[in-house]
Amino acid sequence: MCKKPFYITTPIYYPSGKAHIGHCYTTVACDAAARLKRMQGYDVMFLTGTDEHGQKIEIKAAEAGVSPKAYVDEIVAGFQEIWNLLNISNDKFIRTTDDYHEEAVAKIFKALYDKGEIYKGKYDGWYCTPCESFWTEPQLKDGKCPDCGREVKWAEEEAYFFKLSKYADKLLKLYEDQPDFIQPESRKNEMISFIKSGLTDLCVSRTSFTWGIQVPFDTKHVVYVWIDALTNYITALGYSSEDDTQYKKFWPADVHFVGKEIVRFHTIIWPAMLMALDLPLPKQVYGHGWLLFGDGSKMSKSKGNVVDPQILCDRYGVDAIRYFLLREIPFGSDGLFTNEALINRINFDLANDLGNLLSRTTAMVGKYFGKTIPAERESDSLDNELISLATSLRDKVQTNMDSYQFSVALSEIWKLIARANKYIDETAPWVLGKDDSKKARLAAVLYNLCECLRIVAILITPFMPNTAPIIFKQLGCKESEISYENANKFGVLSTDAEISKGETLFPRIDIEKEIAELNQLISASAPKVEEAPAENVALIGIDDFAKVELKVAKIVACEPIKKAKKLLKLTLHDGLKERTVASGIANYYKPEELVNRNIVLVSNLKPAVLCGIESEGMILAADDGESVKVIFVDDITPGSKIR
RNA sequence: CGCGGAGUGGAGCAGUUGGUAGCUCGUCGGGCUCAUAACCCGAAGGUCGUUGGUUCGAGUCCAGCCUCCGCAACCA
Repeated sequence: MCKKPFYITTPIYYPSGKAHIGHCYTTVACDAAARLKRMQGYDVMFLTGTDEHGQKIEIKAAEAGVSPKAYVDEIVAGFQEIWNLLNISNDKFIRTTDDYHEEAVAKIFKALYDKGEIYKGKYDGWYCTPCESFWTEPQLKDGKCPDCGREVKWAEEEAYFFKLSKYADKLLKLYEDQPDFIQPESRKNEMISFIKSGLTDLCVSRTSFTWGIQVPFDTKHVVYVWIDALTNYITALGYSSEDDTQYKKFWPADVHFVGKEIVRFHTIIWPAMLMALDLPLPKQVYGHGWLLFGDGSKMSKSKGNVVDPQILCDRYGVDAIRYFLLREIPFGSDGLFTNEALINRINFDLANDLGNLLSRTTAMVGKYFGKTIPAERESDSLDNELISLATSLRDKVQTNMDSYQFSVALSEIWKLIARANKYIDETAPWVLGKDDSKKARLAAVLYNLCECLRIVAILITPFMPNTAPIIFKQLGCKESEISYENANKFGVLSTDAEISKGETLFPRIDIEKEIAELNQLISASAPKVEEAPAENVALIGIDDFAKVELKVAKIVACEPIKKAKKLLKLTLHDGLKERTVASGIANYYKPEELVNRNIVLVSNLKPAVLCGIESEGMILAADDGESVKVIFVDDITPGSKIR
């Protein structure tokens, strides 16, 4: 029998730092989807990998004093360890530094050039030499570099461009013809409006760094990220290589899972490139939401939460983390990650509902019947609701998984778990157990519970691949009884199944104690803000200090700057003349609080333009990261020197 | 008017094509004792940000306003 192919991908991650919980989120979601498809009998190709070229890595490697390849090798190894830990079942791992990929990219680049889809052009704009950056006219601030405020000059740099602009209409038509191409729906509208606001041709080569794949016919250029990274989805399958059987089998991809920040690349640039190559387009791009943290910040600097995947898995177990990621947040939207929510999910859903259901069921079998449930069973109308819920569950899960609604699929499963717990109350097996004439009824009740658990365990397998086998073992399931085909059938478990109460699936966590311990972990691992500067800051001589001219100045006027959230525009009198200074204290002071106060002014600072305001100097304030206090020196004449 | 998201019982969220406002946790009361002090039942608690409009009827459609949050632009 020829199995139907199913191809699913994560983005290839940029290894400029360790794998974080956000990477885990996408990857675990893909994994659950891939595992379910395998259970359903598909021939699955699940791809993940790393995008290893680019200037940022070149710089990071240089800072670390190693070659770029050595730098990424180490980080990529870390990624692979985490995937191992998380039980990720990817069929292939692609690195953009793999030789087959580099060869294919060079070929693709050349092919696009030969077809006239890529042309050599000039990348021009206003160039700031110190910043090594190009700026467009509107980006300039008063005709100067928006980064450093220095002069810019008109400069041109040779570069290759992909004719993206000509695909605008085709892309819009694609979205129309394939309404499911971009998911969720809201992101499609964003893309449509982005295209309608005008596409420009895409710069696909760079000469400003060398850590990349050389343009084969013009070796001072390297291929920029677009063609290098996006093509991984086909090069991983052997596209353009001698053996492209996998490409022929799996392409086009059924779905690309991506974070919402890169939906644009996958729904505009990637399909346009494929169109240019006359290749089939992926069937769907799913842009999932972000994990946000307690303070609403994205990723990285999480405050008050332990988010290191390694630590989380060590403390709570891999399956608990997988469950939480997929259960807590609807896949398309952003959601909050907090340790408290995680622990609550573990306690309520996993320990109390599922774990305890298994525990009480197997314990009762042992107590009333020993190892096996008698074959003689007496059914009751009470059973009907439970059984119909159990047998219809598989299709509900499948329906929701078809649209990648992991959290809904899981909550459907948990409805059966809750119903089973209620069923125990309704049937009160402990009462039946006291009456010998009710043995057959008791057998039916316990058997029905075991069947529910068997079905639940099958269906949670894609989400919690470690947990399901433990349940099967306690229920004494045979291999044939745990198949996906048997997940919508009741009465599958054989009468000779040996049932035994085993290890606790998910121990309850003492939340207060645990949060306290986590907080200790956080404060232990947090970099010491106070110490670091003292060690790192170089000593300076008095003459260095003398270069800074500090004066007392009086704030004569103060107003907010429109379009600037953090800035206040201050008009100062420094004893000689008035000057304007912009200061990033709008979140801490109201203008009226500042007028007529004396502050410390750095008066010989080079002027800069901020949000259209020319700022001539800066004022001193203390900043502990939480709040900011301006240094006031009220009882002294403006213009006084500070030293 | 830079782009985008969001404002629903104490907390976190669902609410598809407009028709009696739901879920999880928390709180209070009750039940049970097989089980991981778990499980089951019940109750309290919401003018669905605000104003106006469409409609027999709007959390759900339209317009304006307010607030919050990301991104972008600046914390000189």
